[in-house]
Amino acid sequence: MSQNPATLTPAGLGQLRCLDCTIRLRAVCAYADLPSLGELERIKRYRSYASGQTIASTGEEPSVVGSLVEGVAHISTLLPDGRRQMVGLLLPSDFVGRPGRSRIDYDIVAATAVTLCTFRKADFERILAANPAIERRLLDMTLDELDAARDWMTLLGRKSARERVASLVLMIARRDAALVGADARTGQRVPLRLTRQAIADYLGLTIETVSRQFGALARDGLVVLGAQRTLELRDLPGLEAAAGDAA
Amino acid sequence: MSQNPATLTPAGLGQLRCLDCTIRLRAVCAYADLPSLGELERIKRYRSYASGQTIASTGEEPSVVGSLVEGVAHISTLLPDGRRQMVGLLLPSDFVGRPGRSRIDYDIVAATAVTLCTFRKADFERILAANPAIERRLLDMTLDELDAARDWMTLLGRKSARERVASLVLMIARRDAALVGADARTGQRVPLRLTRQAIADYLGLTIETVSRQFGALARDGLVVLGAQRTLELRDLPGLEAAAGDAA
DNA sequence: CGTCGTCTTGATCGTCTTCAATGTATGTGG
DNA sequence: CCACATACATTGAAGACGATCAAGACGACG
Repeated sequence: MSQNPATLTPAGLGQLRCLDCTIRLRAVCAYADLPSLGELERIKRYRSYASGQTIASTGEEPSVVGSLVEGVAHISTLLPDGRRQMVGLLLPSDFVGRPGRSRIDYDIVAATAVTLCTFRKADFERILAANPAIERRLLDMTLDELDAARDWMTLLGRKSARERVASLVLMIARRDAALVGADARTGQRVPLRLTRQAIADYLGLTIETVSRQFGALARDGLVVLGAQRTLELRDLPGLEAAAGDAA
Repeated sequence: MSQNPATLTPAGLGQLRCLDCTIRLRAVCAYADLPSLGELERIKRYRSYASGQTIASTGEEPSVVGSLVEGVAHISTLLPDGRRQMVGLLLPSDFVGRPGRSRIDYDIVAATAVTLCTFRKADFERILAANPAIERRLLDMTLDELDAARDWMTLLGRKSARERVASLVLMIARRDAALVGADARTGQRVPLRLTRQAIADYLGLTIETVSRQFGALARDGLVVLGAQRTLELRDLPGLEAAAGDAA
């Protein structure tokens, strides 16, 4: 995808069968039948990226596409004077790359160690054309991403700094809870997994403002800040009110 | 789509054949072959909306989807306290509605007189499943919308009021020029077609700030403001610099 | 000619940024 | 094991930018 070296067939995943894959039911291959899954299996190739490594960057014409299997990556755009805005968060099962378009106009950077399950773009497009079920899954995923992008636009265009930080905390808390089939709850411990700079770039704020708003939420008893970029929810209804989208 | 009354088969379009349709080559039906186009033709139904009329609103479960044939419509979200953010602009050939999902979480409002070419959602989904070419077109259109949404996130998260207004003027000027196969140019007359309130909701600003920024761009000789929400480009390179995405 | 909706202009205020310093965790080599 | 370096985070003070509040101007339309 980028010209940077990416480790191929990382330890532990080299032989992973698609049917055993942790993201099998949520990734772009979720609706694939056994024959097309077999075809994907034949041509897939795992690639690993270290935290901070660039997966793809603006202006490139990536020759591979794929699914994020492990880790977290950021999609961001950069204005010429250095201002950066994150425009997407890639989590396991998310699709990376864009079939039918060559050049990309944003940067994709690994935020943690990342493993991708990749395909050569041309191969994948051929399979896509022959398997409407896979194409349909990609359409559904893209529509979900569009909804998420629009929610984020409302946050960026209309919410105060406090509302933005509260919204982000809730989003991460809910996503983490959903992974174990639960709802967010008071007392929940939430690993943010993002640096202050990443949070600021995501929320359209500065790191100082983000830091102050975390302080304010803690002072108001809505959260307790912990070490290593974690926090604990102390007042879920209060946090929801602070996020600004409850009535 | 909404419960509001929409005029059916408006004058002039009642008998329009798909092959004569002005948006035939850009809409969701662009890749459709003749048999499936015939099927769409049989089940399509034109609906008209007056300027200001709601086409669909938050929480509804629209039973129809379709293509915008004529006019302009806004997609916006509303926070409980009344703050509004526009998250999309629908122009002729754009697709309205979302296959595979029932409830929608934003409002769609006609900004001018609007004509939609609609299909019952269930019918359209059946055709979609049987015609990968149509599904592929919808995927491409959705990917384009996602790119546009991400560009807009950068504007909302990181650009100053002046940059936002300059960016919007350029976007509209370029889109208008592209309709006649040209590039934007100094001297071009640009009809904005949006009220100050719509512009403010689109840019995440207030109407006063929008007004002041238009005044400032005019004072700096970048544009000349005209009547009826039009303006004229006076210094295209200057405007591009003011928009903030040039190097 | 008066009314309504839209737009502009002015004065003031609050929020967030900017600039600067300090604090805290983690790791490195002596 | 500790001084030191580095990256990340917090805190403070000042200022800028856009929001808010408040008039007034303009244009369309009865």
